[in-house]
Amino acid sequence: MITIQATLGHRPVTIHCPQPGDIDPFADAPPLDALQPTEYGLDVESTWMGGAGPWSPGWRCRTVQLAPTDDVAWVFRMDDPDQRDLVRSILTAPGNTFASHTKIDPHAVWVELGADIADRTIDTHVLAIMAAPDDTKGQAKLKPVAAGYDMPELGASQAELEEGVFDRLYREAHPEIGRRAVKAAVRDSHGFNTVPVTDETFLRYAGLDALTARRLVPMLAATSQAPAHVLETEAWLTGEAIRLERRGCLVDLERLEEIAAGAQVVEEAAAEVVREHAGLNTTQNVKLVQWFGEHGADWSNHPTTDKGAPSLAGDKAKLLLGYPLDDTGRLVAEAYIKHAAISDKLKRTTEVRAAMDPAGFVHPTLYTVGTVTSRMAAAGPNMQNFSKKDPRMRSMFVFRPRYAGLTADFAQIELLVVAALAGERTMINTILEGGDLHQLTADMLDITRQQAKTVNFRIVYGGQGKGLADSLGLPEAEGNRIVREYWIKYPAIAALNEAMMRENGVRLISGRYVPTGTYANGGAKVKANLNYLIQGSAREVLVGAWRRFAIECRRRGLDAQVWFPVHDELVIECAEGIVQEVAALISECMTFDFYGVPVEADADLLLDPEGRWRWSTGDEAKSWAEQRAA
DNA sequence: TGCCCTTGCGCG
DNA sequence: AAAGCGCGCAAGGGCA
Repeated sequence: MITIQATLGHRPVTIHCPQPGDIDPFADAPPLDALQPTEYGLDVESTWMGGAGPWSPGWRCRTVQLAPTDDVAWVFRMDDPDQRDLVRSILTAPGNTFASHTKIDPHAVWVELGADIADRTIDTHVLAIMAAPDDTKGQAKLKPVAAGYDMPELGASQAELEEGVFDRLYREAHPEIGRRAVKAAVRDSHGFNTVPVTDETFLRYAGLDALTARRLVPMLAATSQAPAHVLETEAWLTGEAIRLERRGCLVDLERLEEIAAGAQVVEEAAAEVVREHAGLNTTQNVKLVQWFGEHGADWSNHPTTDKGAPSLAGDKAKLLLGYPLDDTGRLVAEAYIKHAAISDKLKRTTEVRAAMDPAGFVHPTLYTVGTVTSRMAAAGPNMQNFSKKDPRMRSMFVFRPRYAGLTADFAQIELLVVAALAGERTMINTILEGGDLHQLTADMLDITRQQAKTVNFRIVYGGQGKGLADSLGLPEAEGNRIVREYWIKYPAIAALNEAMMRENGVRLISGRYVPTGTYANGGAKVKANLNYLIQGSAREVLVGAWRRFAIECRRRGLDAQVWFPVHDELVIECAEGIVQEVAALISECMTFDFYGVPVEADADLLLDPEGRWRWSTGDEAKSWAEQRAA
């Protein structure tokens, strides 16, 4: 047994590190009683993870750390069968809960030990965001949070491990690098793969991590002003996210390679032309725009990027051909257009291939509180920003054998949310009569329906009027009139906006308070309150529907679960035989009264014309259904 | 060479 | 098509 004395939060702690032979499976009293319900801090150390995380080939979990109290941690070696058995019995005992700062830990113990703790995991990362909602960018990471709660030793021990031990290990293994700098990722991957599991710096860091997670739970819960039911809902959502990530998304590798190969051929030809004639890579966007400008491109009426530069993304590259380009310019433009059409395919297929596990699944992360507004975010790959323009992109994912897929999305959820929360009678009456909100705005402001759509979206997303005239191609005075008129015709929304602008944050429908940022609007700093309220509340509406669906599936014993959420849409995977029942159920769960406004959603079966269940958009699913009927 | 920031682009 | 808000990812480019 290696025993390490350390401090955390300036208090002494003890870290027990049993060695093979130290844990006696026949002992009367094991060092930890699995059946005594305990709130553990949990952390694992593993070999460096490839693109598929714990599902990467060759990945190994080296240690599992458990902190049963605020002052004692155990670091268990997974190369010792007796320690594995003890840890497994603790993890699987129903009364135990586990606080950890990343969903990698529950995944790791699932892959390594087959222990399912999804429903008993307390995610301190989520708690940290609840405690400091405006700090989603970086500050919610474990080390800064620990430092903020007076536990600086964790960050210090990590630095000692990586910059000391790992650096030395790398230099010993690669004497040829001399005194050259070592890239942090290379150094750390080598370190985590090779550090002896008896190294005291490693063991101290490992133990402190589990202790920190355990101590943070009451601290963060106390700091958080979130109502208890919000914390309860988020804890449930954490469990759902763990199961969702664990199941993963199955890739149709044949389809992926087909898309990638086609794109590769186009890219190589295009890149050669661009390099030969412009001396640039196809990825050098900024410089290419400048180059096209020097070869006759006329940007005066060209769509722009967020920063105001001419944009050449996707179809917008085609506009180049309408400009008085010289011969070289035209040649490069034609090549660049081909590149623009396939660059996304190349990027995404490469990303998916790298994230795939040996069984063909990717395991994207779902950040359940991923943004300041609490909207969810995703990564590895980001399933929430797959192209819709080419339906083949989404359809590189298929549902598991004997499973069906379907997708259900809310119709116009943001507009409904703002109408309901403001209590805007004309809008609500129009909705109740089955009318069209864009046409209503058009009639009230004496503009076209297309223009009204633009105006409605500007309000929903917090637009202030600047640029409206430009975007509609109208004189500035007319743009100003429309904006003024909008607030007069929709007095309830105007009143809500006014009231909110006086606050420094917004209270979402759950009661959760979100501090508000500001954004620049021509020089002026404008609060994004209304946008935050709508975006955050729409997220809560989706989570509510998700939860009703999960509860009802459990009650009826249906093998169905959310495959991935996409902001206003739930993609569902279910056993093939029950797809009709599940389609009816998800529609039912997403159809309800929201403060006097009817919210609804339709479900579309994701069955392609060949009879294969694969991901796509609702529109594509509808076209598939027609093709199958024909 | 490695690190950090900015830019551009996909989605809702 | 984008305006406007919210993200993740890849690449470029400046700086040490």
